[in-house]
Amino acid sequence: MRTYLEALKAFADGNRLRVVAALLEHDELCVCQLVEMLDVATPTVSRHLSILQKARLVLSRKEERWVYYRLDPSFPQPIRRWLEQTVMATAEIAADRQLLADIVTCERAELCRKQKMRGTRQ
Amino acid sequence: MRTYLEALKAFADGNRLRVVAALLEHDELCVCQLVEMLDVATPTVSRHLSILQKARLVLSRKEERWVYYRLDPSFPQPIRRWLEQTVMATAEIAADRQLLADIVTCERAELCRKQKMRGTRQ
DNA sequence: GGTGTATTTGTTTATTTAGCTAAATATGTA
DNA sequence: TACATATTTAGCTAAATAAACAAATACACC
Repeated sequence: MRTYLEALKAFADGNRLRVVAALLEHDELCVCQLVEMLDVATPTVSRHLSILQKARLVLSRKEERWVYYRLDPSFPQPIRRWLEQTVMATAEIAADRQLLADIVTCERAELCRKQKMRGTRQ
Repeated sequence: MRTYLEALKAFADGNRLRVVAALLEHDELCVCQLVEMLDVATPTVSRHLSILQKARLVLSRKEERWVYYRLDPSFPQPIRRWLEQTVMATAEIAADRQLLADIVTCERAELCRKQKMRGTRQ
């Protein structure tokens, strides 16, 4: 049961749910893109991602300086269906969808630079 | 999103998951039967049930001195399917299944009396 | 209406968790 | 090799949550 409970706990957070929702519509996203979408500190996002990864819901891949996350192939199909029928249709996820549409057009390097600025209080 | 997140949070606890699993196999169970199964204090079980009810996963019905809980008809079907494929097949739930087989043969009044005794340290 | 019983609702305490900043670990470039 | 960049890990604080006990409510039965 531990495994399944771990997955349910991983889902039981608004920001992690937003990450999963984003990855349902984008094959892969790097940490800085998710930081931009969630608008919380990079270490916080990294921690959320590691929780999702430990629960085998996402997996990561390194390329150059970036780490890209995607849904794990073992992502539970019934839950995916439920998310598509429910969470994906909410206003919050619609807003993220808009944000991501812009974010994915930016250069990653550009995003990271902006985030660094934000860290030093603009 | 709040509604769906509330449901996911309701699932993200071992004891609540055991209650849901029990109700997948028993049309309805009263609080004292669930107390017996979980082996935690009555108020704790009552609180877990109210969390599940607020999340619209279970509903309750009063009859005589007892309150019976059952799955809410709006219980999400995909999640039900996932539970059946995963959680229901675990050792912990198998153990609960055994316990419940005995528990449901007891008179409710008998169960409650035993639990009261336990409260006063036997 | 009073008594006893089953459940719920305060209240407190201990544990868990999300968030931050700062430091550490790769990774790429000069 | 040294420096810069992206992400992760460590350490801390504040908020959320599970658990217990005690008190209150809801419901029979007399």
